[in-house]
Order: sequence, then C-alpha cells, then structure tokens
Amino acid sequence: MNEIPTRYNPKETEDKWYKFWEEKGFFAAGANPEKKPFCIVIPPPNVTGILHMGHALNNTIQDILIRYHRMKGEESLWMPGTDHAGIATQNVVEKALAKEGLKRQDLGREKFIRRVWQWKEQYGSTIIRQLKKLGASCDWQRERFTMDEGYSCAVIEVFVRLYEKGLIYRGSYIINWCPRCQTALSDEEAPHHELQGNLYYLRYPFKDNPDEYIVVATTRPETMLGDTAVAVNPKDRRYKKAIGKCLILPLINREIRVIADSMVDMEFGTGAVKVTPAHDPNDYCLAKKHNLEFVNVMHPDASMNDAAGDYRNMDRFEAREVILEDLKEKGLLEKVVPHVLSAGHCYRCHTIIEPYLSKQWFVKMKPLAKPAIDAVKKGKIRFHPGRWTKVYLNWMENIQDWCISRQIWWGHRLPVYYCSNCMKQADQSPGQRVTGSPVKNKGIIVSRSKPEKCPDCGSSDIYQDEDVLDTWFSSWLWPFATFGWPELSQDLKYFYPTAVLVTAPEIIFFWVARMIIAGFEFMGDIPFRDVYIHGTVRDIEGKKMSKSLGNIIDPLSIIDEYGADALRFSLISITAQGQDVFLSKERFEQGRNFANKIWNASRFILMNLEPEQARVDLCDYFQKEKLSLVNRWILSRFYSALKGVDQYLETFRFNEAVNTLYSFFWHEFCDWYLELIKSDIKRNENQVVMYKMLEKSLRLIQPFMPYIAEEIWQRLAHEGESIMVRPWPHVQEQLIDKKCEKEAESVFEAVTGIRNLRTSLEIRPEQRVKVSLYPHAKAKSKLLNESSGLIKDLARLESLEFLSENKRPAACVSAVSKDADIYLHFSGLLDLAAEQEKIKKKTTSLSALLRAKEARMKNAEFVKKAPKEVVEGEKESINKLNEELSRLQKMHDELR
RNA sequence: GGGCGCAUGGCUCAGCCGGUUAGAGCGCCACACUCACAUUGUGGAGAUCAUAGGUUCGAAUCCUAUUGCGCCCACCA
Repeated sequence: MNEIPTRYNPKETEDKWYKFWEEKGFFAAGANPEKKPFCIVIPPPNVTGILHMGHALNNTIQDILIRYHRMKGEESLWMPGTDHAGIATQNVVEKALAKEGLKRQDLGREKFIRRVWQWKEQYGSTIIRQLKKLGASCDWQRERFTMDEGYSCAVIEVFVRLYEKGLIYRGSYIINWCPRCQTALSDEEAPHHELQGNLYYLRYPFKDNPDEYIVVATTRPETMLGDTAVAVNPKDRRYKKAIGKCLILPLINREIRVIADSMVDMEFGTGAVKVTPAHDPNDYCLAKKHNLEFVNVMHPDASMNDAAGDYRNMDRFEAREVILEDLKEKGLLEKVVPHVLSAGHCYRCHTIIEPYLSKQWFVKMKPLAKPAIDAVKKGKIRFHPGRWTKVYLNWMENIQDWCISRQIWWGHRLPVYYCSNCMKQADQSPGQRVTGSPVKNKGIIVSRSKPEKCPDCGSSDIYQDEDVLDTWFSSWLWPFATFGWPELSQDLKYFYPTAVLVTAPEIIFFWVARMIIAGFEFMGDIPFRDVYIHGTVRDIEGKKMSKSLGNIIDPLSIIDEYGADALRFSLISITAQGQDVFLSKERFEQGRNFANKIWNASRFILMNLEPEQARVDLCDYFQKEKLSLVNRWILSRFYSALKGVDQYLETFRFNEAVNTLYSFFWHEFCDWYLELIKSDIKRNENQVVMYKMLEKSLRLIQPFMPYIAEEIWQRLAHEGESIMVRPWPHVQEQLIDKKCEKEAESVFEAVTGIRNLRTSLEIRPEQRVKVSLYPHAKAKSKLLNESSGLIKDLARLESLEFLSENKRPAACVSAVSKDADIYLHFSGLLDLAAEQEKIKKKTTSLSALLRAKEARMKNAEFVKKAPKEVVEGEKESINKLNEELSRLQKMHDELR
C-alpha cells in the first residue's frame, strides 16, 4: 500500500472516472414507474458560452442535487442542452466575418445562417465539454439545442396557438431599439443604467411673437428635430395663455402647438415638455391622445435621417453636439445643468438604447400571467430563498406585453406569411399597444407551414416575415419542449413537472417567470416545484466578474490547479442561502486541502486495513459486540452529521451541508477518531468501524466531490460498480447516542486540558510527563479510568494516576477540565506568578458569568415565564460554575 | 420614486423558529516533520454582533428609525 502517494492528484483521476461513469451509462435516466422521478432541466447555456464561475456554481448545485437524489434511489434525470442565443451568437459570427472584411449582408441570409451553423458545429460544444470537466452528471444522450428540428416545431406550434387565441399581435409602437445590433429588444433586454448627463434648456419661440419663447428642458436635444408639440400641465398658471398657441421649432422651422395634458409634471424642468412622439414612449402616448404627427428622425443605426434636415447622416451623439452649437449661436440655448439620467442599454452590446417607433410582434401577457401568479401565491411553486417570491410577483402583477420579434437572422423565423396583394391595401397605421386588441390584419397568415395561397384573395404571391423570434421565446418552453412536446411522450408524462430549477436572480424575469407561464398555458401545470436562486459570483471587492473588468477567475484554470472537487467544494461552502459569492483564488485552497485530507485519511486506513475483518455488517456487529466508547462516539457523530446533511440538502442549504460534512470528517473523524484508535488499530471492532465510517463518509462526499470519492472508494473493498450508484446511507437513529457523545467529550477535554498545560510550560512534544487526575464524580471516574490508555496516548503521558481525594500532589501545575482536576507533575522551574495570573483571569471571567446567571435566577419574572428546561439549565450551570470556581480558588491558594 | 439585500474578531463569512461561556475558513503568534497528511498537527491571541429606540423574564437573533454599502424595478422630459 506504500505506493499511494501522500498527495491527492486530481489530474490522474478526474478524466478517468468521468469517462467510466459516462460509458457505464450511470447518468442516463428514463421513465420508470417503479421509482419516484427527480428531474432538473439545466438552464441551457448559450452555445457561445465559455464556462465562468456563475456556471460553475450553478451547475455544481444542480449536480449535487442530482447525485444526491440518484443515490436516494430516485429516477434522477438532469436534462442538458444549449441555447441558440440569437443576438449573442449572431454577434460572434459577425465578428468573425468582420475579420474577413465581410458583413452578413454580403453573404445573404441563407449563406450567413449556414455560417452560423458551421460555427455552432465547431465551437458550440465548448461549454458542454467544460461542464463535463466539472463533473456534471447530465444525461448527455438527451442533449437538446433550442434550434433542433423538434424543438423548433414546438416553438412554431406555440406561436401559432397563441396567435389563434388572440394573444399574439402585431403593431407599431415605441420599442427598445439597439442601434448597434439593429434589432428591437424586449424591456427585459434593455436594463436601465444611470448616466451622468445634462439637462439642456431650449428656447422655442412663439410664431406670432418671435421674441417670446417657451423654455423646454431635455436630456436628449437631438430628438428635438422630431418634436411635434410642446406640452404643459393645464393647471400650470405660467403657461395658461400659451396653450393652443403655435411655436416655431428651431433649426427645422416646423410649426408646433402648445398642448395641455395632466401627464406633465409641473415641478420638473420648466414645466414645459417637448413632445417627440417617435422617440419617446411617453410622448408616443401623448401623441396618440392628441393626434400629433410622428416624425422619426433617425435611421436604424441611430444616425439622423432625411427628416433631420441639415443634420442628416450624423450620428445621434454627434448631431447632439452640433445642434447645441447651432442653438447656442441663435441664442436659443438657455442653460445647461448637469443631470443624472437613466437610460436603457442593450444587454448584449451595452449600446444606449434608442426608443424607436417600429412595427413589431407582441405577446399579450396579462391573461397568461394569471395562473402563474396564483401558483406562486398558493405555494405550488416555492422560491428559495423566499424573498424572491415578492420580486417575482411584483413583476408578474405589472407585466407588460412582450416584444418578441427581432430583426436578426439567427433564430426561429416567425411563422408569419404575407400576401403581397392584400398587404398593398392593408391599413399601415400604428396600432394600440396599450389596449393590445389583436387585429387579424388582412393579408397576414400565421401558419405552421408556408401556405400555398392567400385565404383572402387566393393569390400565391406569398412571402415569409423576415424577423426571427426572441431567444427567450424558445427558452420558455425548455421544461417540456426538451421532452418532445407537443407530443406527450412517456418521458414527458413521467418527468413533468420537474423538481427543482436552479438559477441566478438575473434571469427570474427573462426565463423563470416565463417558463411558469408557458407551463400552465401549454402543459396545464407548473414546470417545477422549487426554484432555488443562488447568488451572483463576484470578485473579492464585490464587483461582478466580467471580461471587461478583467477580474475573472476562470473555473477551468482552478480545475487545472486545484481539481474539480476542490472547485466544487469551495464554491458550495461559501454559498450561503442565495447570498452573493465573493471569490478570490485562495478560497479554493480550502477545497484542495480538504480533498487532500480525505486522501490521506483514506491512505492511512488503507494501509492499516485488514480487508477480511472489515467486511462485516455493521448492524450485526453492533448488536453482537459492545463497542468501545470511541467507536460508539464516532458512529453517533456520523449519523448526526448524516442527519444534518440530509436536512440541509432538502432545504437547499448547501453550504451548511458541506460544512457539516467537512467538520465531521476533518475535525471529528480525522483529528480525534483516527488518532484515538491508532494505537490499537488492528483490533477487530476498530477495523470494522474505521472501514465503515470511511466507506459511508465517501458516499456522503460523493455528490459534492465525486471524483475523489470514486477514486478512493474503488481502492477500498466495495460492492457494486461505482459509488455514484450506491445507496445513500440511512440515518440509524439507534446509533445516535448523545450520552455517549458527552462522555467522549469529557475524555477529549481532559486531553485538551493536559495539552494546554504542556504548552504553557513549554514542554517539548516528545517528552512524556506524569499526570494525576481527580475526577469530579464517580461516574466520571469510571469513564476516565477506562479511557486512560487513550488519554495517555493523545496527551503523551508517561503515567496517569487517579486520585481518590482532592489533594494536590507535590510539584504540580494544575488545571480544571469539565469533569476532572488535572495535575501535571513538573520538576522544572515553575512560574508561580504566571500560573496564578492564569487562574485569576479565568476566575474573573467565570465570576462575571456566574453573577449574570445569578441575577437572572433572582428575577422572579424569568423563573415564572421562561420554559422549565431553560430555568433548570441555568440552575445546573450555576452549580457547575460554583464548583469550578471553588476548585480554581483552591488551586490558587495551594500555589502559594 | 418604489422594492430588496447586507452591516458579527485583521479579512471573507456562518449563526433556521429569540435562552450558546457568539462559531468557521483564511490571516496572525508559539511549538512540532519518529508514527496518513506541513495542502499537516497541537496550543494561543483576537468580537461592546453598524447606531438609537422599542417588544420581551431574556435579542446578534423580532419591531421601528437612522447611517453606510450593494442590487433590482419604474415612462423625472
């Protein structure tokens, strides 16, 4: 056995075991009526993705759950796959094209799409490979991609069904437009960030009196070119006379009217608002109400268009500067005041969003949201931690219609067809997003496949809509479309609803909420019972990890340096109840060290194990033999730890689970148990218990650190092919023995007490010493007597004697442990003063404690109202303190 | 403007339903490589649990307010 190295080397084990598991089919799951299903669908990473710490954390949690439930005998399926990530992927491929000096338009749609598929074939499995490095036990044979043929059918099916129900409509509205990606975005894809900008005060002269003007305040002066009115509050005295009058819009010289609307906030700016219906959602509403003209002044790339007159073709921000210059020159720029504003940003490229008037497709969300709200309110779906429930409900209850059309090429093309003939006659005026009543426009055909003829006019001049669907319009079907919906397969019926969804807070709206909606709409049931929201991974300064900040800790380099198990362990141990995770590289040392500890403890056991002795059934053995205190103790501790791990995993408290395991294995099993049995390791019962404890501990470790668990388990005598398919241990309540634990602790305290004395006297570790113990009670006397061998070993004693009367032997230093007075025979020079000082210090702190407790007992209210156990506990504690204090006093006196 | 989270030893954090002599990891100090592991062991120092009120027999733990930091949502032009 000496060939086992003293250091665990993850590199030699990880790939080997992963391959083994996969080849053996241990990850596979399928409908099995004999067993309870447990299913998790992976949040599908983008095909463009590379594994970052957020993924690592997210997937480690899922893997722990899956491995745990698999061992518990449930049919556990982890459904994997990737997301086509429309805009993100298109951007990546466009960047690659740009290197060749090409634009996607140069290739044309078809060729470009082929290029993206090629890219996907080549690089799209990167993240899957990386998940495998992490140890993810997904059923890879089921891997899905949101653009798979079957999955695409589900997407089309959903669109058609919703359209037919009147829940999808088309219309012109102000949407979030990314000028760089040149597509519409949903509200969720355009998060607002604060910007330091200015509030510009512009003068708009009256037509009939050019020397008079109204001053309007704006943060985006370039949009003034599209102004078609100025609005004031009807109650605003300052502008009473101006209402209905005509102004001349500077630079453009358009005549615009002053209108009155109560929407205008009199307090803000000057109380007069420029109205730009085509570039601001509020102004859009105003314009609808007051029948104003819509003047779009920008091209899709946010450069100014012909309507911008002399400013045409300037970029919007360049135009801003020039316009300000020109206004200043004309004396029409009154002042500029610094102003913090918040503007939408493209979540893909961070470009500032332009509110833009365009014709898009929308899903009417209000009616869909209702069952999804109820399900969460009634607790059919539970968020962990619970506080996210509020966030979810708040969003759901204020839900807005969802803009689902994107002006890009990569994605599911809308199943929408137009009849050229009918479209010529169709009314092109903007619809009403607010009322959202679907208008079945003539000439628009929504169909699962391309229609031959127009049902209205019979023309065969039919073309498909150019737009594709929002990526999330396919992701929201993930929990059932991955099982082949709309077909109701055996697997779908068996695994749906899934058990848990594990994800980050950022995508509650994007994905979680919409999956719940889709679940009800298309499956008539919740998609999952529990939603575990973990924290965001941040760097040690609390910043989000991002490429641009350069503060990324790459999980793969951590795996390379410390091992996947170490990565998993460390990530989990610092993930408290969905709190954000602050990471520095050093954190992974703890995981690596723990793996090494497991390795070396196992190495020690393997070197000392007599396999034939160890293979005894523990329960039988326990009944036949009366086990020693230490063996009963470690069994009790093990099952207590197991109980904790079970409980913590069921309640999604992963850090508690892992910490319980860590402290059991390291500080109890290694630090005490193995040390305690070391001197008598060949004894049969020690062999049995040592073996069983290791084997069972490994099973507990397996979900968290699967590689090292497998590597050791395989070297150990074992039943079955792999630890990952062995059953999870059951809690043996009859082996949990609190009395025994107390007794053991009493022995440990004696040892610690002696070690303490040794250190304070600077006695060399190799030097053996004589100790006398005076046990405080008869029972303790028996216990300590029986354990004298252990105490001698661990405290490195030459001899240990027990005193029957509490009399201080000569030439001793003393200490008080929980159940005994300790006298260490010391012939060297004693620092009496120091000893006394120590005793004094302890006396002081104990007296303070005692006084506090006595005061509590004197309080009649406390005695009357506090529960009996608490009062009894206090009494007992006071007695003990008194005893201890008098012992300390005695020792102090004797030292003179 | 609304909502949420966090403030506990030098650092990073645990501490569930109120009763503990307030824990851990890292760091620090001392000692130790003969016996699985120096990615180790043994022992130690170090905390008025952000502040102010309140509820309670009793609060780090519940309530209110304040301060600081962070996040999310919202049509302040």
